[in-house]
Amino acid sequence: MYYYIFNYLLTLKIACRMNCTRIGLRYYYSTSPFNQRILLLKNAPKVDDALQLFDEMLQRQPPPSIFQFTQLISVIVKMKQYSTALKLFEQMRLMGVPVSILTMNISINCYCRLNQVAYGFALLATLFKQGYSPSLATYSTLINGLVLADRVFEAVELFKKLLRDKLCDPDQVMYGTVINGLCKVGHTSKAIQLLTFMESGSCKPCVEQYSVVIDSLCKDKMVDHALELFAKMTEKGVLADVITYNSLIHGLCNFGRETEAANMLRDMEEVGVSPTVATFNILVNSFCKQGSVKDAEIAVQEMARRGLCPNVITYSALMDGYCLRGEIDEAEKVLNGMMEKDLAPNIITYNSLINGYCKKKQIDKARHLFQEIQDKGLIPDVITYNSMLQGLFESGNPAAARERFNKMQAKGLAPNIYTYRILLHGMCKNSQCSDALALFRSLESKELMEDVGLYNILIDGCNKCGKPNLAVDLFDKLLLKGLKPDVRTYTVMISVHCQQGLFGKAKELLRNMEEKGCLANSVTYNVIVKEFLKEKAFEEAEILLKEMISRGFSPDSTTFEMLLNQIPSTRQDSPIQTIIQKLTNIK
DNA sequence: GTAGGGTTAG
Repeated sequence: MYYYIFNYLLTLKIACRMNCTRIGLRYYYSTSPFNQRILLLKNAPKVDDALQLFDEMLQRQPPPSIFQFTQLISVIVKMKQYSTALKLFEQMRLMGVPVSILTMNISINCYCRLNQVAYGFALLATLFKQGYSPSLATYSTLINGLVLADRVFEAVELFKKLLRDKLCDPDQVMYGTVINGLCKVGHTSKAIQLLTFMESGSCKPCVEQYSVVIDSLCKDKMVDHALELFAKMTEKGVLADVITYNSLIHGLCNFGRETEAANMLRDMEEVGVSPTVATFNILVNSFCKQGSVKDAEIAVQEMARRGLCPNVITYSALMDGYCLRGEIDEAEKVLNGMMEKDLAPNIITYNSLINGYCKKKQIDKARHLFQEIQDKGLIPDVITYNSMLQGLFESGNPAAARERFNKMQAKGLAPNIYTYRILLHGMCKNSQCSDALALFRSLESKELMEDVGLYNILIDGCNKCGKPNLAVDLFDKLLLKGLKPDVRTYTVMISVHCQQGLFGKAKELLRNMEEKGCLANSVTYNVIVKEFLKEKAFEEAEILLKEMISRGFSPDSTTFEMLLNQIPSTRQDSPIQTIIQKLTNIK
């Protein structure tokens, strides 16, 4: 203890004598007893340990340098404990540890991450009052805060103002922040303009800025443009890093271009960029989504072979893959496997399983798990509730579903569009279409009221509940609102007309929809053919059947059965018999 | 060698 104090005083003395605080600080820093522990925390962050260390540092006399406090709090920020970090700054302030522009910037960042960008700007004002001048990082942090709060327009305005008033000279980070904001709201072309602007100026874009745009292009389904930009940056001598490659691999996988994704993986390794756990997770997830969990398992083995540890994302993707195939036992095995490895499943992990149980109508297991995860301290989110609602409806318990929906709202969880789709669909299916309509009318959110999917559910529901007039009303309302009916809407309406015996209207709608650029699909044809068969309007059915087959659609199993059973044997020579013959041979 | 921006799961 005395040794350290003595050492500290000595270094200060040396520093003063040399009139160079930097050397003093550096010496103190390297011999500090806290230094080692901060370093340890940086490598293996633990909140409790960090807080303990902070207390010790705060009590130490003389207090450690602001440098070390900042380092420690940065560790806490990296752990996303923003509120904690802010509290620690407050404690430091109360103890009289001086603040700096650095601590201010970190505080502003914490407020921004907590979605309290207004407090960030308040701190900026304080900063001015105390005579500090904001740094480039201060402004970048605030711009990013606006982006995080989905206020990209204001972020861009702030950026423009900084340029216009020459308040700062933007660096790569600031450009990157703005480019990221533009991409986030889908203005990728504006982001590309800014990137081009950078290329022509003195602050050249680096891999970070290119990666943001490449990722955004991939998400905009413009993978080829992304590949072009990737080629361009390489030409300019900017080397792609693992994030660039991950974005491209993700983009290729999303559009079924797995072979190219595999080539990309090979390429990156050839140029010395090592794939990470994230790279493999992208592949694992892609395989799982397509239903080939076997390939996903091979990818997991491959990552393990390279010494990369599968994480909670890897296992959750695998579980989801198995659940999608209905292989819940396998999903349970994966869950047990990850827990044996001391990996904590999160709400997304459990959502896969709950959804799996619900889809398999094992509602009791789903209910049990729903309770169990809450006992473990996990909080069900809107997706958990959506799965439960669907499961409850499908297991024939609409009352329990309604109750669960009420509970969800009481907990302050906002239902999303899927919640309402599930709810209205479930209610209609249980002959509660009046209730469903009442609920729909009570919706206040404009966004929800303009969801064609909800209209489809209600129109279909009213029709099946024997209220075709209400279905027609809804369709008119939808058109009146200027919403665009999709193929499902038209298909349901065709079915509505047929059931009312208005076959002329049904056929007219079939032509109408195509004129409006909405192509009929296999379901549309099956619906209308079945209705004609029900009415024994064989000639009409025949014409449509030929039309659908010529367009590459085929009758579904019920249509096929109706054809077999209903076509009178007297019409052996009819084209429809030939079709049946052909189809029977295929089957 | 302390602060600000980019990739992965339902």
